[in-house]
Amino acid sequence: MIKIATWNVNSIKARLPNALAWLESAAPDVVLLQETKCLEENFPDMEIGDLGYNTAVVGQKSYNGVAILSKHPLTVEHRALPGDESDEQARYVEAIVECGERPVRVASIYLPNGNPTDTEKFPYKLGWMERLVDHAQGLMDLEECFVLGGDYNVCPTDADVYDPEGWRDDALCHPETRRRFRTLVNLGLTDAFRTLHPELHRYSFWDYQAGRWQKDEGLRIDHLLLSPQAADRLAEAEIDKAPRGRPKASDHTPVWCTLED
DNA sequence: ATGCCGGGCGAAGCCCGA
Repeated sequence: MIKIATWNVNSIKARLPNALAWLESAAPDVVLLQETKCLEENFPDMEIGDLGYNTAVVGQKSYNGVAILSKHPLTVEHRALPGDESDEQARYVEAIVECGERPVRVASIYLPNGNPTDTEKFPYKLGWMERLVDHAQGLMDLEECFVLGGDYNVCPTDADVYDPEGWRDDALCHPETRRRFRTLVNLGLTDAFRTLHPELHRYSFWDYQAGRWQKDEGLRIDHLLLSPQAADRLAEAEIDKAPRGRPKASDHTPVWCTLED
């Protein structure tokens, strides 16, 4: 069994005690991190390495930043999403994790937020999603076991939003955003959590403001998308709400799944 | 609701997130 998690930590430095505690208790084999918000040379490799994790880090100063942690050996395949050499934002890292005879390809994705929708941020998001579709199609052609996980900044349906009417025109729920997310999933990918949890209004993010956590008014925007070869092995998927309730919490909480051997 | 909260940067207050 291999346990794979995704978590937007909102700064790995600010979150380090919480993150280390969660790694110890949840003991995932592979962790896909987003919004690490630090340069590679400032990533806390030592502290995380002490818990038995190898790391692959793509960082930039102050913003964005993604990483892959793995208890198994990992080989980096991509340090940026292909398709636009001019895109310098640290939002994508992909690696192959060697789990014995069964390697798994994983990517940590921090998809652009896209707000406000009347600025260049929104077309950047949509273009990024189109590049992701193109890249994912190439991965599908390999017919491998892979998991594309991360903060997608997409609520796939109104069932993934506490207030669909209020969020109708937001970049996370916009019809053009959802259309591209459907195109991605329709390549043949499986949303691990939704597949095993038909219940509606389960969230992975709650804004720090306005008591959203206390009122359970959140969004489901962190996803684990599985290739057919991975989906065939899917055993469990959960949203672990505990880290969101702790002091000094990230505004996102981990989402994880397990794949059978 | 213009902000609310929280992090980065850098040493006050602005930018950014979702």
